[in-house]
Amino acid sequence: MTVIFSKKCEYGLQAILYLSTLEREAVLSADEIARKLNIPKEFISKILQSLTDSGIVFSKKGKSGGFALAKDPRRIRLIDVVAAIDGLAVFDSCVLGFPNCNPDNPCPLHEKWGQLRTKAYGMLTDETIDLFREKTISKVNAK
Amino acid sequence: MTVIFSKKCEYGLQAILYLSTLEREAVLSADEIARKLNIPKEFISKILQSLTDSGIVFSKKGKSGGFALAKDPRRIRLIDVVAAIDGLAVFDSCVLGFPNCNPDNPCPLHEKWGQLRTKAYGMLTDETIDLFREKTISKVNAK
DNA sequence: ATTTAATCAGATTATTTTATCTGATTTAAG
DNA sequence: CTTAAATCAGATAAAATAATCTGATTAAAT
Repeated sequence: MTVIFSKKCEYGLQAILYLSTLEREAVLSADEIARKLNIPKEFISKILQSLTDSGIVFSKKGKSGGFALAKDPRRIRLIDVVAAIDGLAVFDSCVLGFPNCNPDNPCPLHEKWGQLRTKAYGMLTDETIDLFREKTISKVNAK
Repeated sequence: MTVIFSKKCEYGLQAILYLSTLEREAVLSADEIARKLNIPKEFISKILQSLTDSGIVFSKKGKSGGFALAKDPRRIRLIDVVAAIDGLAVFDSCVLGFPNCNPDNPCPLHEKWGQLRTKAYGMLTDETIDLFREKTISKVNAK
């Protein structure tokens, strides 16, 4: 199966986008996020933990604790979330898997794929979490 | 880790491209392909078998047997190989993994990602194996 | 005919990714 | 102070992907 983001990254992006729709100051528990987005609770907990380590998410421990964005949504780029979870290797390695593919010694797809990849990277870099706040997460996630 | 094609698909594309550089009529054994491309022999054998079932590759059994393209390289599109190995689901599902994402109910990335995906699909559909025959596989694959 | 070198078919193993479990720690609230 | 509800940390389990093994069949070459 061809894949763009890992499941972990998909879930992480979903959660971040969801958190961006909340009031500032409010925290949401992993359990609530899991239920809202239909993500296994323990799995999204782990992902939120790692996003906390990366400084993208803030966590409040103890009773009535939970998670919130660590900074202004306008300052969290999609690429930051992807980098924190999946890393950026895909934007810097040969799409055909040839070990020595580089501009001086390109694989047959090097040029054309490179253009697409650059566009994708640019899009993820330009777009911040904030742009999507008005969208309703619930609709696209209904069972 | 973010990934575009599965390992299976990468290897399959590498092998097909390599086969396209051969003389018409010539067959190459799985073992030779494996050595040339640094792919586990048994693994590439399986992949070549499935590409044979898909009608992309022709196989000659018995001693001095091997594999060759089943048709003119100008008539094998990259997308055909991808479809045979990884399938095309990635070109028709939400990049964020939202189950109900569709044009009437789009996820925040629907529009922008859709454009990129269409371009990628178009590229894989336009390009055939033949275009790459002059490229030297060995160079991009050197250890 | 026999040997040899190849594909083919199906089972098995290894590795990675996804998901779950267990228990410790933290903190708000009664 | 005690309880309840949450994160946190690390181990474990399950599923998917990647890789390997075993033996059967095929066909060219001797």
